[in-house]
Amino acid sequence: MPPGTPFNGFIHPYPIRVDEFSSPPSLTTVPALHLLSHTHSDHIVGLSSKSFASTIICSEDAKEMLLKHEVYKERALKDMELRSDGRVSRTFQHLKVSPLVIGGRTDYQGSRDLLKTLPLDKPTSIEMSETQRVTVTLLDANHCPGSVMFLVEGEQGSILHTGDFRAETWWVDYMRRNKFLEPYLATEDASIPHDEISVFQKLDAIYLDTACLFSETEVPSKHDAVTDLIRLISLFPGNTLFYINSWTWGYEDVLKGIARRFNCKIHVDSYKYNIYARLSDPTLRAIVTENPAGTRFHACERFGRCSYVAEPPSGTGQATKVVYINPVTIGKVKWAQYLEQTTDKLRGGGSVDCLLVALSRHSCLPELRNFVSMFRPRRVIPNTLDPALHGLDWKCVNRMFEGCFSPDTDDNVQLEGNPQLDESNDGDAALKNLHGEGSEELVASWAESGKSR
DNA sequence: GCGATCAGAT
DNA sequence: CACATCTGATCGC
Repeated sequence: MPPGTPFNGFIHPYPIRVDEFSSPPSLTTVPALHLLSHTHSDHIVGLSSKSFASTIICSEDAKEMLLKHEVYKERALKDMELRSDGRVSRTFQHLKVSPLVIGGRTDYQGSRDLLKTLPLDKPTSIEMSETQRVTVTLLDANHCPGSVMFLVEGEQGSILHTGDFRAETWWVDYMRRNKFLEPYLATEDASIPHDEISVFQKLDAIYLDTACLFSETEVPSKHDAVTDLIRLISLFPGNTLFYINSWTWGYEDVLKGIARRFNCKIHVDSYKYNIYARLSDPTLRAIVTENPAGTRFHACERFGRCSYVAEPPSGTGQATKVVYINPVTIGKVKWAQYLEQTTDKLRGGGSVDCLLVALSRHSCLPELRNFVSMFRPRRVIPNTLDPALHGLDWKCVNRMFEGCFSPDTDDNVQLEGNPQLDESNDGDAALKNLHGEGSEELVASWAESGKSR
């Protein structure tokens, strides 16, 4: 996790660490269990260390992506065939070392397989120590391939860690029907006692993806965004080439939507192909190709695009027009305006060489509130804090999720025991230093309302 | 001298 | 545009 993660990535009170693999903060706080929600680079910090030797629980897809992970430099070398010896340098190879087979005898010395995969929606009892067990359930997180949430249940309470997730409407409805989350669903009337019968319980905490905590604007659903993008693409001449700037995992809905609508495959580089082709999503597996010739749609290496969509040599024109598709995070209103403007421009014969698609991989505040309200947990812990805010964002959380908590939540519980909270700073200095579009006012207003408690 | 970690830019 | 990624500098064993 990025710097500013509460509790150094531990989910209190369990000795379990999520998405944080750097050296433990002290010898007395050694994790008994590691969880990995997905393989984006800010969630695998410390994992490339050759000295890391603990078991990690993750999804099957995340394991595949991690073991096949190559940094850009390595991918480029491979493409230039400088690595003709077939030698590969994969960042996380040390996590799995197969046993040596010599003369029919298997030598297990030095072999290891630290990534323990669990299927989704299958509660699994995990032994952390001789005296401690927890039940861990992986749930789809709607963020990128292999991304999961963790439901951790044990004697010390039940915790849901969302990892990074996109809680759009359809997905929340889908989760509401998940039979392993069902015991934790809130009643309509918050005042009705909830855990008198032991089957109905409360989540003690939700560790929440707060990447877009200060985005109050609602964003389009992924499905709407892709549908709208496809309408724009349809307005171009039939021979137009498109480059989809899927610069990180999580834009697969765009690839799949285009492949479905235009009945074609998407050209990807061999690195992406070798991963996509092995993931559990059968549609994704089937719509990617390494052959650049047969399709108008390309999602190949960003800084080494194939000749069909390559940057033309300066001064020379390109034989066929290439239109770039860039995923962005913008709100519903702005997106509607953009769609109207761009449609008008294209219908009027204007030149457009870059398209946007309003595809967010994180949940905005309204979506977060909707998700948290579904459970009414005892507390919400932000997965990340902005170090520049010196704990101010932590203070805001309580207020931002007002009305989403269990009625037995003590207001003070939320703020207790946060080691990161900078009491010496009332936040004003942090606010002055804060940069960014409008978030300054937002944080200020939330902080102000929080103070009045 | 290497890997781990950080700052800065995209 | 954004908040994941890459690069190059710096730290530390």
